[in-house]
Amino acid sequence: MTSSVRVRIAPSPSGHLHIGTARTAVYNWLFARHHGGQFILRIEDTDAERSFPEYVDSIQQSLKWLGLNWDEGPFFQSQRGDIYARWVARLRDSGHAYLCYCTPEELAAKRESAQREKRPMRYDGRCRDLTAGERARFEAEGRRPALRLRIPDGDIVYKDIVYGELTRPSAEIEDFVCARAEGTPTYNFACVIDDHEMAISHVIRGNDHQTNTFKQILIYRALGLEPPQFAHLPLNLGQDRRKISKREGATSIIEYQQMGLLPEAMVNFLALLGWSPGDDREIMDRDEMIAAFSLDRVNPANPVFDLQKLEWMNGEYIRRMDANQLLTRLTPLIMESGLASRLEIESRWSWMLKVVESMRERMRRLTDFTETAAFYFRHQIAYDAKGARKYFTRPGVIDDLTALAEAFESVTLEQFTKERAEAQLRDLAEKSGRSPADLIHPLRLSLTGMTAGPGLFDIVEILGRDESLKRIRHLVNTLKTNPASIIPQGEPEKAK
RNA sequence: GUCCCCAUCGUCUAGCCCGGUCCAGGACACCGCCCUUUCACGGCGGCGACACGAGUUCAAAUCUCGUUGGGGACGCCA
Repeated sequence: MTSSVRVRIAPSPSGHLHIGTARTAVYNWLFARHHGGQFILRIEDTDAERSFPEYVDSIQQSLKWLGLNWDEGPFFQSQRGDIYARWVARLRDSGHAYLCYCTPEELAAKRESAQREKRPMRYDGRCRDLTAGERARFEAEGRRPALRLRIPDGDIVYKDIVYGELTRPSAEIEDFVCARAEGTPTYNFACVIDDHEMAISHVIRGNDHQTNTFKQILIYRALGLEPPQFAHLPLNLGQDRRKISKREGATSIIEYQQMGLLPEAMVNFLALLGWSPGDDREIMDRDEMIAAFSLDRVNPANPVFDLQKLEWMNGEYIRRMDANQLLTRLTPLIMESGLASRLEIESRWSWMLKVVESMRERMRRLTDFTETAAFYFRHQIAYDAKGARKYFTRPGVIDDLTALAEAFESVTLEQFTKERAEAQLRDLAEKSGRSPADLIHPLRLSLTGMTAGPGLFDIVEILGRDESLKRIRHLVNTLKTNPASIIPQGEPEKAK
């Protein structure tokens, strides 16, 4: 399909891919894919002081992780100096800009006094109409001029796809710098040139750029170029309704990746943060989102980022995922946590699938698996203290567990299933006049060390007859010889 | 401080452009019940919002103005 839609994401490599930039990328990507257009990656690394190659890498990796594949780029602004130089010259000769010899120090002083007097600081236009003689004198002083745009009179109006008609009187805009004294372009200028050169049709970016847009439109006009369409996105806020910041935790995409979130869930969640398909759909796959996406359904109000909802959505994705696929995703995590090696995982794949199946409904993050399924892999069980006091202190519990172990042992390996184990346990409970729960709880604790987790008989079957027996007998033995080591002494803590 | 933008449940939102069908719908979270060996999942139910004030109109969440609140921008940074 051919389309003239061309959009871009233009991160600056001063940090990892920020959650806000990621959302902007999602919207751009969705828009491009919906229209069969191109999605372009441009790295805005003109500020050498704050740009680092490792972030260039990290940003690309995060974008790939999210599945936001780009069609062109990455282009680096730092490598486009010639292009900018040509356009700077063109602007200088256009008559729409002038040389300004004010030094940064002079401007800083003015800015300071303006601030002190609580006046708005705007460039005063001192160099607007310099005579040739005055220019010569400044040059003789060794001053190097910056290039400022001469702001024309009249209101600047454009139609934003999200916000509608936006107006700004030109009196509100100062004669801003387009090229520095060294000849390099400032952000607004480089941005316009790149968007033009790359034939960008729609600039979709954060609302923090809204005032830049007026300036950029002026640059397009000064250069005699046709501006693209603009769509500003509301900025997402943190829980405190402030700009999302480090203090509330994760601001970069890799942090969410490390938290055990799935890229599909992340993209889905980000897309819904400020946009809705117009109906009640929430869990949407990529194709659905692409088909439904439209910029004029973007809500102009700033949304608050809600981690709980993201985690819920992640859980939904985990539940819907194919077990093999889920295990594949879990494999690196399992290896990292030392629960099992790749070889161990792959050689017991079908057993691993059972473990995963027993866990999936209980997971919201992938990391929940390594945290709560560890008992499947470790032979040494640490018993939950409260649980131990509650379930291991009942008179007769030792005899019950011993009897259960004997019952399990009497079954052949082939016949040792969860149904069989359950029948045995219930049978035993009935014979000894106890409720099944009286046996179930201590058994769970003896096998897993925990009071919560997967269905008990699933656990028994997955662990297998011998491992289950081993764990029960180990517990019984400890209870007989050294109960104090697992049952906390003293007054029980007050129930909350 | 100046300018710009925004304003529906705690949160994400539908509805707003084209007033009546909205004593405002869905989702997350929270609470209760059911299922159940625990935790989850699932099911059912509950709590919960049109920021405020004027105006227009037979009728306003929907249109207008103001107030308040929130956000953003005010660099030879991007």
